[in-house]
Amino acid sequence: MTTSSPRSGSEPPAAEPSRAYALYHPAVQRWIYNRGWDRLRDAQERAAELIITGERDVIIASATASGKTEAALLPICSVLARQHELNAAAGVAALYVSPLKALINDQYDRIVDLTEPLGLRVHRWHGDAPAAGKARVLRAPSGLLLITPESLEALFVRHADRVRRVFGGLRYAVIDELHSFVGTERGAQLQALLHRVELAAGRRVPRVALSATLGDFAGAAEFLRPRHGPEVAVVASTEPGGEIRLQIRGYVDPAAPAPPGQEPADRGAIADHLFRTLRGTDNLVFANSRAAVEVYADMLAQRAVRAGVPAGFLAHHGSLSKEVREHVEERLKDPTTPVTAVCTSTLELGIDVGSVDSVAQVGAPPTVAGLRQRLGRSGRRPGRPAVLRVYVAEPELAPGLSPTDALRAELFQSVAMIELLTASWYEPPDTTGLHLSTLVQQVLSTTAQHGGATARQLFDSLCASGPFHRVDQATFAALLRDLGRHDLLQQQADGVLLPGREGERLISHYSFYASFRTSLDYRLVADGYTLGSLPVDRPILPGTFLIFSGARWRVISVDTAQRVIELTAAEAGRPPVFPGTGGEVADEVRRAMRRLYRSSETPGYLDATARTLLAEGRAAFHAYGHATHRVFSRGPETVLFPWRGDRIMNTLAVVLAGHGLHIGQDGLAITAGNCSPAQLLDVVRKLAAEPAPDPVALAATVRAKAHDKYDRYLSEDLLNLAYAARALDVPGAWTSLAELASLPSPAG
DNA sequence: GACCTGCTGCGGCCTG
Repeated sequence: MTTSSPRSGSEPPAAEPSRAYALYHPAVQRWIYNRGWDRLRDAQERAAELIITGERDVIIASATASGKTEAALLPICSVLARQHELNAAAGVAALYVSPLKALINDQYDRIVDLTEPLGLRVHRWHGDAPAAGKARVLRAPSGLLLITPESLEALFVRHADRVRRVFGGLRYAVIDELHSFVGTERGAQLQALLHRVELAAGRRVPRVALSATLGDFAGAAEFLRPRHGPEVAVVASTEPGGEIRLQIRGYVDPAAPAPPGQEPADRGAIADHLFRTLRGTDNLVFANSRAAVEVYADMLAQRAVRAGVPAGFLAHHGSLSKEVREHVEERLKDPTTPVTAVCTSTLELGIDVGSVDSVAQVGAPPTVAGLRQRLGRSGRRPGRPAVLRVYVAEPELAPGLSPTDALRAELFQSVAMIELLTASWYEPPDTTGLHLSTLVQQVLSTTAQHGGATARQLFDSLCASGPFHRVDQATFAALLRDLGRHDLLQQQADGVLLPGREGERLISHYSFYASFRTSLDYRLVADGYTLGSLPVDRPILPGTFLIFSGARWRVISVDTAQRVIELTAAEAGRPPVFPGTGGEVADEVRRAMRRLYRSSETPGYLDATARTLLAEGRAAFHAYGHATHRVFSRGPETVLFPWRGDRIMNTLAVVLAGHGLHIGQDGLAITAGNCSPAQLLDVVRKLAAEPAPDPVALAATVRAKAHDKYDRYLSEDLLNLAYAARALDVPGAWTSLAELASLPSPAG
């Protein structure tokens, strides 16, 4: 924000002449004047007219802290204020959908400040919001409604009779943090809900979406308005970003394991540097996993104790209780108490923790887009650069080190991602999914909302005119039959479909509203205080030592009926094991890694050890013949290096496994356990010469395909369709096979 | 060896 000190009084606006400013309502202009803004930001300037005319949907893509929310809300509130003066319409006038409750709470205070002088009401509706506010929306809908997708779903199911009244006068729908929805089940749910809102309103309602990290505007536009992506206006700010200072620090993990009870040398050295560099200031340390967060929070806390300084390092992740997390967030917001939060992606977006002094990333970042979001948490104050330190540990070069480890892949992935980040490349959204699990949810929800519906009505509203347009009639009919078979739906004599017994049971429980699945957890309690939770599939015995919330504990008791684990403070501990599957490495990242191996340039942001590791990785790349070969013999196994993204790697693994090979996947490589390099290359050449198979037929060779919340109600045929769309890239795999087949015969 | 997100209605108890 470009601000000087706020002014008082209500003299004529003094901002620079600006087309957008002139379009704003006088009360909005006064608000801008009172904030002391010298000028409007680029995105604000360019979005105003598009939004005010309301003819097109708009995506506002600009950096974190560049005034995106205001770029959407100042013109929207201008329109609503004029409408309010005419007393024109009842009902909610603008809907704002957010992926996070915390984001709604943050935005609520800012938005009230803007809307109060305009006479517009703001309502927030999410699971932790007061019930009185929700009752007010249902009784006298008006102004702006800030809501989560799940609460919007609940509104449709529980208050179906009020939906038309609430949304009948809707003028705008705003979607914050659009990138967090694109390509996900939750995103498909949001698309369906927005469509159902428009059906209730009886007309198209302009959509305004906000994001700082969209990899592909066309894909995002298609997500925002399915089948009409090209008509969406994209306001991509050209305002230059702030200065970024970055460093990659390399560490060596010794071949000899640390003695029991001692920290591994590489992690200890990373913790030493974090402690020295970060203490006394506000920082975020992203550690990629909850277990790693606990390890580093504990190591840093131990260092604070040994140095006799106040504890300034706290853990923050999704299994910690709301109270523990809020305490950390308060400390981050409070400028008088410096704190470094060691966290997973929980602090990656949304929650306004103010500006931190620096961001650390321990281990290769999971995605380029995520790295950009993380980096955007620092450097938010004028004149202060964003600071990023990436810590990468690679195993010591020693006899017996595997050829793959010698490639220093984690370092190369980190460098490749930073190079892509500085070129403003982000992972493109995956908009090919069928999202059948969420279609099951939406069929049930729509049926409940209308008290029954025909198959035709459901298909028309959800698929033909709705967001599930990749689902054809035959597939939809098969899905309805599956739901009938499981008693989720039943059909009356006149053909109308109603929820069946099992359907009623699902719909009537509050767990129905979320499109994603969560596990049952044990609650961890110490002295009556809930620290957080642990997944139930990892039984823990009394007497076990545990590291949790950055502190050390011993388990006193385990109550399996109440699912409560009681803890007491202890001297020793070990991090708990969390289950989970990670994300996909994009194809472009793997290609960038290969380019980096073949290059001889050394980026200036590497420290001495990282430079050495980079040189070692390149030496290994050439020594093992990676520049010219992709197939290698390693003991009894054959190893294949396609240098492609995880989806293509998965497709290749499925294809090869279908040819009787014992296939394993190991990040960069595919291993075949029972064949020689020559045999593997024979199979590759034979496959490359064949036409690419049907993805659905290929999916049929894969076991255990149920993945999402309502997949368990789908037949094998539908799971094959969903898997083919979600996990396979057959054309990509066949270009990879063609490339592999054209290479010379295997190297030793 | 890998993340995160979200949720209603109602009964029971306490306070002013």
